[in-house]
Amino acid sequence: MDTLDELIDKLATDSLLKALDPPQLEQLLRTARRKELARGEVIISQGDEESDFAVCLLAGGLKVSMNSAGGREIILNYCGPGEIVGEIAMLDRGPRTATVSAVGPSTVLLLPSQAFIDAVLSNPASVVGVMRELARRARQMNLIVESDRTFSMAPRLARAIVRLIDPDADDGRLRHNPSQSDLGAFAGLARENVSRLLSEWEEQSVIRRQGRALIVLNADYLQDLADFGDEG
Amino acid sequence: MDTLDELIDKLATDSLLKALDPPQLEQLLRTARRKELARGEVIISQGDEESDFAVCLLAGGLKVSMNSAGGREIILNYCGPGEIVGEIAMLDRGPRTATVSAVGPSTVLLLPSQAFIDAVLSNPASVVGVMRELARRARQMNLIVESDRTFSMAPRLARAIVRLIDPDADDGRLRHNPSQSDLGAFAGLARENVSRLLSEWEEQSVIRRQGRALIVLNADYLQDLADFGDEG
DNA sequence: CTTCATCTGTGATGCCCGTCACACTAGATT
DNA sequence: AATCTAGTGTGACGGGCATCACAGATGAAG
Repeated sequence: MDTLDELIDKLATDSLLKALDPPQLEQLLRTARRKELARGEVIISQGDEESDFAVCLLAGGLKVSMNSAGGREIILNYCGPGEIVGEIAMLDRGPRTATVSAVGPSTVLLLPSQAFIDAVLSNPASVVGVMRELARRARQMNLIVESDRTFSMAPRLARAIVRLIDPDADDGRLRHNPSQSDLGAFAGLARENVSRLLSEWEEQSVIRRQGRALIVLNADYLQDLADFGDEG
Repeated sequence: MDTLDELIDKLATDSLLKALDPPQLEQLLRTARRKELARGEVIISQGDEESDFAVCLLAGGLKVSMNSAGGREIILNYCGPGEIVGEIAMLDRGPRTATVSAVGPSTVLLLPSQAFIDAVLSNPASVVGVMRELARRARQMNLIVESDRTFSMAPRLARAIVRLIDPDADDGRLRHNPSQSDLGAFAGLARENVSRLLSEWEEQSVIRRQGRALIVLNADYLQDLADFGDEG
């Protein structure tokens, strides 16, 4: 088992926990139960009423999705190590709004609601950081709604891909190796059209394929598409 | 000028401020500048970088909207007295994500960022309530994304209308007297189709028209549509 | 009352994109 | 290697919904 110091190092800099001081953080993490997840394993189920914990990802990857009417999957977000998910229901005690599952073998910490609240309360200065992080998420959701409403397929897929570019890799590799179906569920379009768009972009050398994986060659092009649509 | 007590009474029970104790609240409101808005007047502009305040509505109504590429308006929310808007940018100091304007003559308080943070810090117990409220908003945005992605026109419009039913009125009157264009921008569909759907619903006595205003006769029907789509 | 801007009703047109169908590919498993 | 399952490529089709066009209605302002 890792030491707590190692765990703390892993926390992403923009995590909901970044605002906590090391002593508070250590206290919080000590109360957390650690869990290993297999690929595809579900840690939070949409609709679940017992929502008294959040999940902190230590290693691997998580997928946040809703299975909506008609059986269609909507992927809201992908998470990497250090990120927190499940805090909406943990904070407002409502039913879980989404399902969280592992995209590969993963290690998570289960943070009990009360422990999280205690940690924040014991260090009031951290409140600002927590609120800031919650605000950042709201901002991102606003962008998604705008994107859904006004943009056609290409810009929406572009935005999804840009969000998935691995910041730790020098080449334009994507995180979490999404399939075309995943990209479709993430961007809100049919898998077949993902296929067609990717072929088109490969022609134009915007992307490249390495086996099944995508490499983004021209991130600026995709970013432009994501920001301004096909017109601009 | 009203007394502070009167102002405090006006705060909605689920406001971002509900968690503050009266002394803190009074302190906060005392630092706030009061402002009168004419119909259509803009109090927050999308893209604005000076985002160091939130807005608390005392009287009237506010519209939160984004003007997206292509000149299309997207209405994200309508607010009534006691509600707070503009807290995303206030908290994370990023540019304003949306424009806020008055749907009629309104009175607002401008809450300086620092004063809000001070108020929260001076009463740590309020933190839980503030976080809960932020979480509630995130939850609502999730629903909107789901709705946009999976539902056809009718359920989306139904959801928009249900959100606008005036809780203070016994009949099914709507708040803010939205035009068909407004309803379209709120639900994410073309104005012409709003017109067609409303006519259809009037036939079925789901709604009634009073001059230009809408009266909801069968809220359950609309709620069902909003929850389960046309299929269910 | 008249005028003018804004809102509303309704048909015609077209196209974006989801769905269906089916062949093909590539890792996984034995 | 043989098989199997999940993923991919591509055409054809059709429907839902945006857009265009214009007429009628309504109400605010003079």
